[in-house]
Parts: sequence; C-alpha cells; structure tokens
Amino acid sequence: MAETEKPAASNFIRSIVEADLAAGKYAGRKWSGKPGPADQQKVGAGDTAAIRTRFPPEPNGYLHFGHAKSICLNFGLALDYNGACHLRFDDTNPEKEEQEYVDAIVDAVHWLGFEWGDNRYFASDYFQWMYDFAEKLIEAGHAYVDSQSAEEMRASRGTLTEPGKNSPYRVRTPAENLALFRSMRAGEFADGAHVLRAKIDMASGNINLRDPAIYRIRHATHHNTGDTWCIYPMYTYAHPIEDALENITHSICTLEFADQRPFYDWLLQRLAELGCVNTPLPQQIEFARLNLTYVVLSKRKLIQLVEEKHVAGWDDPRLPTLVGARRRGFTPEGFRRFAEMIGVAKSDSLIDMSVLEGCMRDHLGETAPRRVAVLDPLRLVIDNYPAGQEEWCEAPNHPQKPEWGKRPMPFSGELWIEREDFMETPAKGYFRLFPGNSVRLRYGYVVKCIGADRDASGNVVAVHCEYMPDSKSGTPGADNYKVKGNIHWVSAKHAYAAEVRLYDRLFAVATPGSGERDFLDDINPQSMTVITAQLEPALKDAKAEERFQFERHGYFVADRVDSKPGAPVFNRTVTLKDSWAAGKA
RNA sequence: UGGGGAGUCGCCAAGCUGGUUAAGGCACCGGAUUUUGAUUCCGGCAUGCGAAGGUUCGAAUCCUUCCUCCCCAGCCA
Repeated sequence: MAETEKPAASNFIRSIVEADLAAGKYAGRKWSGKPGPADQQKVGAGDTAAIRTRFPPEPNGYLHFGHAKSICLNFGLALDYNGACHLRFDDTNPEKEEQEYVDAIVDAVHWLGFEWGDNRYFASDYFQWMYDFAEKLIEAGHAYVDSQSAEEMRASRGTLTEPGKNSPYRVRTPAENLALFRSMRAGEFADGAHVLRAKIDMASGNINLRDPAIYRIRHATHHNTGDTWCIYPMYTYAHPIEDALENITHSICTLEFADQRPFYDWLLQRLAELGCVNTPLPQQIEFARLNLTYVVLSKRKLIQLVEEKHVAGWDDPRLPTLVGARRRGFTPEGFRRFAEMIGVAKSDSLIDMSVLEGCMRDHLGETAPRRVAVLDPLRLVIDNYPAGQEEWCEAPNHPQKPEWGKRPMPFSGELWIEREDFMETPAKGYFRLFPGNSVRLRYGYVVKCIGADRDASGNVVAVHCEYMPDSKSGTPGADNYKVKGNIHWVSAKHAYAAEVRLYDRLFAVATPGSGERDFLDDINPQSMTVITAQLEPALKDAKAEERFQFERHGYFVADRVDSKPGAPVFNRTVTLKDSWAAGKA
C-alpha cells in the first residue's frame, strides 16, 4: 500500500544507513549463518541481510522505557532496510548477571512486538574467540599484562587535564605477556593480581585511550559459562568484538559511549590486520538516550525502589519498566508510536510523560471496547419509575465502530451514578445533575433532578429524579429532549463491585532528585488509590489483560496478576483528556 | 584548565554541500460536529534558528569570538 505508507521520519541514523546502502559499503560481505571470526565468515555466502543492528542489554536488570526507544530504533531499522536485528545479551560480568533477567528481557522484547529469529546471542558464547584474539594482540605488541594494583593504575592514569604515566610493566615483552596471560587464564592468580591492558597512549586527551584494561581476573561462576573461565573481558574490549563476530553493520548506542568510539575503531582495525575479524568493520553510532519527566530511568534507582519496597516489585504498574507498563495496560503499539514521535537525535532532551500517555490514549481509543464504570458511587433514585421494574438498554461497544455491535445493560429505578456528576449548587458552566436540571442517562432515559437526601452530617447520600418515559435512547422521539449533560450509570441491583486501582505518577515532580534532593523524597504519596467501583455486569467476565475504556473516565485493564476468572480487578492505565477539569485547575 | 557531544516555537524535531513564506508531530488557543466536557474536523501558532561580529546580492546554513548544557579519570556496562 504505497499510498497509505507514510514516509518514515527522517533522522541522522537513517541518513547514515541510506548513504551506506547507496555506496554499497556493506555489499558483498560474507556471512556463514552464525557469528564467528574472519576465517569462518569468509567462506560463507553473501549476507542476505542488507544491514545488521543489535539490541545488546546486560542481563542485570529489567528493561525500562529507555530501552524501548533503543529496541524500536534497532529493530525498526532492520525492518525498514531489509536487515536483521540481533538480540544479544552482553554478559561479560559474572558477578551481576542472572538467568532471571535474560528470560524477562526476552519476554519484554517479544511483547513490544519484535522478532529476532535465530539471532539470539550471548557475549559469553564468544569468550574463547575473545581470548584467542587477546593472545594475538599480545603477540603483536598491542597489549600487555599490568601488575599494578587498581589504586596504582588509577593514580597513574592522570586526570582530565594531566596526562597519565606509563606503567612500569608496560615494557614487558610479548613472550612475557603471553606467559602471564596464560597463567591468568589458568587460574594461577588471585582476583586483581594482574590485568590485561591495550597498549595505546597514556598521554591521550581521551582517557579511554590511556591503555584501557581489557581483561580482569574474576574467580566467579558465570550464569552461562559456569566455572570454565576465571578471567573475563571488559565491555570496552568485548563489545566491538561481539559486533564484528556478528557482522553488525551499525552498532547503535547512547551518547556516553562516544568517547569509546576511538578505541572501538582502534581495536577492530588491529584485529582486522591480524586477520581475526570479518570486514568491512561495524561502525558505532551514538544517539541521545531517553529522558522522561516524573520517572527515574537509572538502573540503580529502579533497583532501589524495588529493593526498598517503595513499589510492589519490578512489575509494579507505576514503575517505568516494560513489565510494569504491561501490567498498567500500556500497549506495544503505543510505545512504537511514541518512539516514532520523539525521533532520534544527539541533543539531550527531556520528554514529558504526557507525550507517552497521549500515545497510549491514541492507541487505546481506537482499540479498547467501551464499558461503563462508576468509580465514586452515589445512589440515584428515580421516584416515578415503577417499583420492581427492570429493562434493558443497548450500549454501543465503540462509538466510531458500529460493526463492533452493542451490548445490553440492565436498567432499574435505583442506579449508581458518579458523585461528581451531581452538584447541589452548580459551578459556573456545570451542566450535569443539579436540582431542576435535566440530563440524559447515557443510553437510557432523560431524568430531571428534583432533590437530594443528606445524612446527619450533611453529606449527600442519594439524588432523586423523575424520568421521562418517552425519552429512552433508540426509541422514536427520544431526541425531542435536548439536554446538554449526559452521564453514565450502573443499575445498583445488577452492578459488579470490583477492586479498581487508580494509578497516578510515581513521582510528584517532573525531575525527581534534581538538585540536592533525594529522589525518594519526591515520591508521590498518591501514586496509587485502591477503590471499590460499581461496574456494569458485562465487565465481570473480563479476561486478564483485556483493556477497556470506562466511558468518561479513561482506559483500564484487567490486572494480569490479581484477576481471577469471573472476578477481575482493574488497573487504570491512563485517564481520558478532561478539558473541563483542566479548565478548573 | 584536557577530550567528546549538543544548543532551531512550551516539548520533540527536519533543514545545516548558502537562495523555500524556517518541514512535521505533540501541546496550546479559536471554531464546527458529537448521547463520552472524549474522539473527529477545520483554522491559528518562530520577521525567528544560544549571543555578538564578519563574508555575501543573499546565512539557521560559511568564518571568528564568546556563552550555556551534557558525558569521560570502574579491574561496571
């Protein structure tokens, strides 16, 4: 459908990809069908993927909204340019990574709607190649074993404005280095005794080029490789190699890695010279990470919120994790819309949470069936309705989609209406129920308010109305009644009383923890309100994770954890836009 | 004070090999439709591109100087 296809938003990464494609930069490169070094790739067939990108999470935490941007970017590029996107677990640090997280990451990326086919990889599967390459680097004089302590290394690294000093061990011969490195690998040393360093330039203005450490000794059990290794490669060294082994063309990461790029290129060029990796080499491209108001997106802070029990767990609907969003009722389509809307660039930006919420509203508005729910019930009595009488009203499932049909709703002389739909003394511009005013009970009758009952302390406990028997929606002449107000209701006798969680933003301020404040002090004490609402009976059969619009309120989802068959509980995903409330504020 | 990145409408963001009335989206403000104060629909919304100079017939785009913000000194990623 070329005519309905919107041109993809332009951004600098797409420009690079398009230029590379036009120049044939990656044309003709070989691919054996799986990751591997140069000798394996060069006997493979031509790579059928025009480009290869990758999403490379470290399995040490749950994915959050920031990852969603990266996932949409990387998988989206592969989809749009006839390429492939790999899901790769960057598990080079055995002390932090766990299987629990890899499972959760797989689920989250799938949930967002992306597929990687056979391209699911682990950095740890490449440990042997990385080791072999390290020996090659040592033999070529590009790396050496340093036996300084961590403190000594830090002291000799220099500062931002002063150059570093060469390590006394920098002059070791390739043969000495190789022997030491093999002893490291053989487990002959304690953690921290030695480290393998790239030999570049201790005086570089870029601190990442001052002989970065590329291998450290860690006697630790790895979630994937167990105890087969006691030395592990650093991200700096491992990541470029992972990209090269996987034939990645565009290695997209966030801005803070830009300083790392010279090393990325240096390493891969050395390795290409030594015949280790396939060419052409991948290129690293950086973009600005997502910043969102009213949430925190740092792993450290998210862990703290969970561990200190400020939220109920990683899937708490208030958390900006993908599992949390799913429970909250956010949709994958909404996230993809959001990613498209905010674009990709290199300037730091701060996106307002309302933009994400708006994307969810848009998608839910199109796809969620309508239902009726009274969240703050007030009894309404129709004085002139025949005692004991019941009847059915018909309500459309979607106002713009008649093909979705209608559902019956029971009507009777005693209803629940929303407390805020009645005012004894109406505010200016208020056109709902107040003494003497008429409104339409949505999909039912027009009623006129004739008074209200109060309890001993003066609270309104019931509203009294008279109904117009010839005003029923859908019957001839119903439209003769012109009323401005239109309120929702549920028959008291037939209603399903359910637990509903009204979620609001987790933080009360736009940028939690800014300045000198502790971000925990900015937590919104009203981020969750649990109520018992009166729902139309049809809602009793809602399945876990079914989403609805509760008319005039917002979008709600049957909680996927706490709902029981025949007894769903609902989470509020996001409210409807409310220009009346907004005007009053 | 070293190295890297960025500053275009309230929020994002095109444009940046000089020549257009400075795209588009979101938000916002009007107005129309509406049995959701929702949706939808129409219309409005930067004499201005961090600042100041300069080059040019012509500059957001080129040059100079300056200002502001972000990242880097883990044997984390």
